[in-house]
Parts: sequence; C-alpha cells; structure tokens
Amino acid sequence: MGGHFFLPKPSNLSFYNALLQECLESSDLQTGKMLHTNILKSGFLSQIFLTNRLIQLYFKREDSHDARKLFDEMPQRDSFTWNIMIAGYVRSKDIIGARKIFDGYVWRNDISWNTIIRGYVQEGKGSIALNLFNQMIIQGLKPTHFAVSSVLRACAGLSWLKTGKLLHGLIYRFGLEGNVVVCTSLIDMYCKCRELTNACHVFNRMPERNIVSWNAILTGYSQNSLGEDCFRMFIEMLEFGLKPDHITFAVLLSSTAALANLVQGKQLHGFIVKSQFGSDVYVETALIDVYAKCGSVDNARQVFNSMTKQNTVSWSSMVIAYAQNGYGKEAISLFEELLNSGFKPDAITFVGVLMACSHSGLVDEGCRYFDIMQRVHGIEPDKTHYTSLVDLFGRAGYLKEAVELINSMPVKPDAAIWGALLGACRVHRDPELGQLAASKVFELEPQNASAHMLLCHIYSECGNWDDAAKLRAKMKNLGIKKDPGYSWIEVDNVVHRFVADDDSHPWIDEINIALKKLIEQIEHIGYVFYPSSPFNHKIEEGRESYHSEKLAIAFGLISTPTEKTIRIMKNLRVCGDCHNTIKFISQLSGREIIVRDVCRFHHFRSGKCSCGDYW
DNA sequence: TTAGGGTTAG
Repeated sequence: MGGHFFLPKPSNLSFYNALLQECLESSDLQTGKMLHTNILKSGFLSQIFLTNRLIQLYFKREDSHDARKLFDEMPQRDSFTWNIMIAGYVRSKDIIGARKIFDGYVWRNDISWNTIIRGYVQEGKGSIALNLFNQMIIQGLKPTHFAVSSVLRACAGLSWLKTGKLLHGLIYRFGLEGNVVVCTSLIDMYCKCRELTNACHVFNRMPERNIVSWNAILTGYSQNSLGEDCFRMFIEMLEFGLKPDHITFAVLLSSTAALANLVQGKQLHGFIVKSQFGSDVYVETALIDVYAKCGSVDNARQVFNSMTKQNTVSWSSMVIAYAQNGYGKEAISLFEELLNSGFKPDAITFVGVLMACSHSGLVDEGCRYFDIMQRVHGIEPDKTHYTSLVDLFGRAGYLKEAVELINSMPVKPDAAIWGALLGACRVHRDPELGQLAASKVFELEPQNASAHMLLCHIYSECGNWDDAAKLRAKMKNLGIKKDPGYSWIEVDNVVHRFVADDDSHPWIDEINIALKKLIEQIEHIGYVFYPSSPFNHKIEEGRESYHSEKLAIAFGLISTPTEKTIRIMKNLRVCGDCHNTIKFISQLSGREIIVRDVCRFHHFRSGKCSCGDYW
C-alpha cells in the first residue's frame, strides 16, 4: 500500500479497520498517519479500537513517543489500550515504561500480567518476573500456559532448578500438565539446569509433541555436550515424521561444530543449501562456526561472504574463526571492517579480537582494544575478557604483568583466569609461579584434571621428576583421571579415531612402520626426542607406543595425496614433544598440518606453527 | 474488532 496516496473515502468503521490492519501488517506508517488524520476529521477517533490499532502501528515503527501521545490524548480507553501499551513498551525494550503503564492500570487482567512478566524475563530480570508471578497468584488469578512458560524461562535463565521444580509441581494444580507449550518450557528449563534426565522424563510423557518440543530436547543434548545423542534423537524425530526447521538445523550444526565433524558439517551444509533454510542467519552463523572449529577457515569465509543478511553475531563468528585458526592479522582487520560496517561489536566480539592479539603476540594492540571496549563501546569487561588479557600477557612472556593484572582486576579471578596463567608458566618455564597458579585452580576446582596435568608437565619439563610423580600419586588418591587422549582424522569421508596403545585400526602395522621411519628421518634434520614426561613415550620390548596425534598424522600421510592438508582433532592438549615432532614432519613432508586440540589450533607449515605456544 | 506463549547461531 505504501506509495499510494489516493485513498477512497472510507465511510464506515470496518473499512478503516481493514485499512489500518493492512498498514500494520506492512508496517506502513505513512499511510497509517494519513488514515489517522482522516479518522480525526471524520470523528471516528472516539472509536477506541481504531486508536488502539494506531498505537500498535506507532510501536511497530519504534515510535513509542507518538504512541504515548495518542494514549495520553484518548478520552476513553479500554483493556486493549492498556495492554497494547504494556506490550508496546516491552517490544521497545523499555521495561520501565511498560511497568509504569502496568502500575497505572487498575483493571489489570490476565494478559496484562503475562505481558509484564514476559517483559522482565526478556530483560534478563527473572527474579522480578517470578515475584510478579507470585503476586498474580496471590491476587487470585489462575495462571495460564502464557505466564507459566515465561517463569519457567526465567528459571532456565537463572539456573534456578529448585524454583523450576516447584513450578513443575504447580502445573498439575493449574491443569497444565498436558499443555505442549508448558511441557516444552519445562524441558528447556531442565536442560538449561543440566538435568537432562528430568527433561527426557517430561518429553517422554508428553501427550503431544511438535517440532518446537523436539527442538527443545535436541538443544538440550547439544548444549550438554551430548552431540551423538542429539543426532540419535534427530533420526528418531525424522522417523516420527516431523520435518526439521531452521532451528533444528542451527542446533544440529552447533553439535557438529562441538564434535569438529567436518564430514557431517559438509553433509548438513549440502542439505541446507537445497532446503529453504540456506539464508537463515542463525543457520549460516552456525555453519561458519562448524567450518572454523574444523579448521577450514576458507569455507567459513565463503559462507560469511555469501550471507545476504548479517549481524553482530555473524561478524563475531568470522572474527573468532580467524582468531582460533591462528590468523590474528585477518581477525583484526575484519574487526576493523566491522567497526566501519554499522554493526556494533559486543562483549563476545571483543573476546575474539583479544584472542587474535594473543595469537599474534600483539600485546599493545590487545591493550588498546581492551581500553576502547570500555571507553568507546561502553562494554564492561567480564571474566572472559580478563582471561584473554592474562593469556595475552602470559603468552608473550609478560608473566609479571599477568600476575599484576590478576591482583588488580575488579572481578574475582576464577579457575579459567588462573589456568591461563598456569598455561603461560608452562610455555615460559616458570615452575614457582606455575605452582602458585595451580594451587589457586585447585582451591577453586579441586578435581580439575587439566590443571593437574599442566603442573605435572611443568615439573617434568624442568626435570623435577619427583614432584611430577608425587602429583601423579595425588591425582590417583583424589580419583582425578586424565581422559584418554584420542585424535581423529577424516579420510575419504570416513572419520578414523586413534588412541595410544590401541591396535584396533586395520592399518596399525603400516602406521607404526611409517612413523618409525619418519622419526628416523626427522632426526637427521634436527629433531631430538624430548619427553615432556617419563610417562610420555614408552618403549617396551621393542614395541613403541605413540601419542594418538602421531598415529593419526602418520595415517594421514600414508593414505592421502601429497598435496592434501592433514587435519587432526584432539580431545586433549598436544604435548611438547608431539608439537615439535609435527613441526619437523611438516618441514620434511612439505605438508600443511592443522591440529585442533582442546585449547587451540595449531597450523603447521614448513617447520613452523602458528600458535606460538611452544619453544 | 484490536492485547499475551514454548525451541536457534558466535
């Protein structure tokens, strides 16, 4: 309707109403305003429902000022007027404005309560929402699925399991136990509180399930690091005859990224391109992340370039994709582009930039970004930013500065912050400070296996076998188990998994022979076996035992064409000796080797690695 | 003849 200035003279209310409805649907404020004038002239403004529609239209165009003006000038209002005002302010993210209307409305009904409660949940003020819910019940209103789903979401956001369970008990009193919306919210609440058993219980007992409920349970598996189960459930969903939607794909991709499964990622990508969800910004952003986590930064960039609609999250994903893969300069230059693009960087974007600076050893730039984050962009640094900053200083060898930062930061340092310092102590061989950092981690997380292992490595790398052995014994006493290290490699669309001392791979003999020969060859160009711990590399009765990443790389070398990049994923950190070995292998073979371990990416080319972690 | 709802990406 936009652009058509000729309007027939409306002669009755329903005609005005129909026209206004059309304006609302197309967000056509211009025509709406003309109608407004006409309505005024014809004296129809006394018809409350027409003014209500106009108020809605103003809110839709984010003009709460004119909406308010109209509201103030109304000689008479009805319940719709008040509730439209509350909802309008909630939509404009003005919860205070919404609350003022709500408080001023004496005849609040069920919808007024639901709207304001929802508003607080959306603003992240779940406890206020729960308080209002309580008041609503005290006033004798029986909550419907609208209010109950909102407060369940509040519990999910706050991880308030106890309150969530209380609400679960209450839904029987309200007769909502069979309601699909309430059950879906319950599933989501349990999943976000890491109570998957309860979530499944609710899911299995639902009288009816739709795509939203399935998506909720898939999300639960995905966000609780149960990627395999997520896909198992997805297959089950298909067998039930449900059609996946864009949310399903976003969730599946997120699982795929966590599993670093490039084969699966590509399969999903192909499927998505052919589906109608190929230009959904959530799906595309998840796809960028899949490729980034699989070390395929070029594919990530292709997806990013092909996007028709972008937002801060998609830009941040690409910045992080570069940063994680060791392309610090590219990450920073994309970030600078973002600043000129009209999108606003947020807290996570800055984590990506700081990560990039840390990777490239750009300490001054990192400090500058940290500064402008607060001063220019008004973002208060949280623990993740301080962790990045400690990592930035620590990796660059400024251990003293890192400690000073920890002692002066306004947030209470957590295990991740001390862990970053501990990692830096390993790289720069500072056993005293390492011991201090580790003790802080142990105070906060006594069962933290990776901190124990890091300290153990620090001891052994300094030749302090005694303390290393003592720490091992302590771990055994405390029942702290290091996960078995395994590595994956994909060859011809099949994922091969290797574990040290595991002979089950059909090519294991060829792999061992190739590896032995390879090590002999790299010894000629300067490689020296340097055990990062006496437990690292065993030679028993003439049979060698190699770390899983070495097995995976040897398999990659003998089973793929010489020009092909070898990509390995590892569930733990790559040890110093393996890191060194891979450097030499990349030099000897001329192969590009990408290893993604649990902490970061290592990109080996011609005897060098991008990570800068090891000596 | 107008108002309120559950699941998604970094």
